[in-house]
Amino acid sequence: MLFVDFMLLSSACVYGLRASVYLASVSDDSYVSITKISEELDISRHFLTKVLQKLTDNDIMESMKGPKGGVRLTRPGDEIVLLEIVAAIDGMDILTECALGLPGCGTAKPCPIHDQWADTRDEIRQMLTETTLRNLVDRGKAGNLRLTEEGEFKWA
Amino acid sequence: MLFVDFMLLSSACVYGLRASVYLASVSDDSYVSITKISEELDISRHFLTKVLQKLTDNDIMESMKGPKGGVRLTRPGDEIVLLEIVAAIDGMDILTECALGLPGCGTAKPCPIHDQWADTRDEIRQMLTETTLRNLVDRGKAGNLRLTEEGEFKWA
DNA sequence: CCGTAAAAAGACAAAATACTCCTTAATCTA
DNA sequence: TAGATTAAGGAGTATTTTGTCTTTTTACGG
Ligand code: FES
Ligand code: FES
Repeated sequence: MLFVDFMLLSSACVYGLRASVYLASVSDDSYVSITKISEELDISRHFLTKVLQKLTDNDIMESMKGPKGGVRLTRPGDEIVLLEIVAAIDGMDILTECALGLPGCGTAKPCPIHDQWADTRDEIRQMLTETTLRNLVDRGKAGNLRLTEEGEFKWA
Repeated sequence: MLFVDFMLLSSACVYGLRASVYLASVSDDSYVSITKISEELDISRHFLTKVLQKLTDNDIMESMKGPKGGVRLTRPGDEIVLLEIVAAIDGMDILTECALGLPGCGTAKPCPIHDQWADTRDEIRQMLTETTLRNLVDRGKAGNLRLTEEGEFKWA
């Protein structure tokens, strides 16, 4: 995709989220090949492969090799919250680190921005914890929302 | 500083914020040399110079060359909000871009996460808009809070 | 006017992130 | 068992961010 300045989530994380939503939307127990996902979502196949490996390593997805192989979610979409995916790919830094980059937020003496940042951080955490893949799929299907740049994506 | 994973703000932005808070804390109208700031805050002098240039370009600071030169804030600390500094250095991307990296958030057809993200984004914006440099200085002085890694910093 | 101190500007180096390509291992089908 | 298909693994490239270094410009102080 490229040309993205500074965002909340890394590109890898965004790809992981979109792939997870996609898998939750097809929702039968069959494996879907990463090639298929990358084509549907217009993401580099090789890069997506690496990203999804992190999700299989973290037991959010499971994979099978060979013909008819691919990846699938280990649990139904309403049992997977966004925070799990973000944590698996980007780590928890955004929810634990000091806004001024000082080491040991929460344990060491705070910085002047700590109180405000802690509150804001909680809002982010809450959003990522309360939103499930199922929520996004339901909303996406109901409003025929966009999951790719061009919006040519068709919900299952 | 190094080794920072994925954060809300870039390193450059964090340095700019810390330098701004420092300048607001000394608060007389004299210029402070960037060398002095970099030593007080333990930030690379050359890198900080480049960061502060963005702030002078955006009329948040003004500078003077030569002996007795340096930088200072253009306005008192209670008239400068954090958002100005963040916008000058990192841009407004974090407050305008789609959480899933799709182009045209707000104008184009939304993505499934848009509603939640828009709310969270507003919280971030509100925090950055309501907090002034003066707020941080007051809090920092009152609690002798930390502005450097080691916490050896002394408020004026 | 001269020397010095400081920011500005620009070239360069290192590290992290984003992305590509090739090989290997596993699994299915015939 | 052989061939095809697909994920996994690893090496390599490109771009951005971070950081360093050197030179130039501007202002002060004598
Ligand atoms: S110490 Fe800075 S945000 Fe917690
Ligand atoms: S379109 Fe994705 S957050 Fe607005």
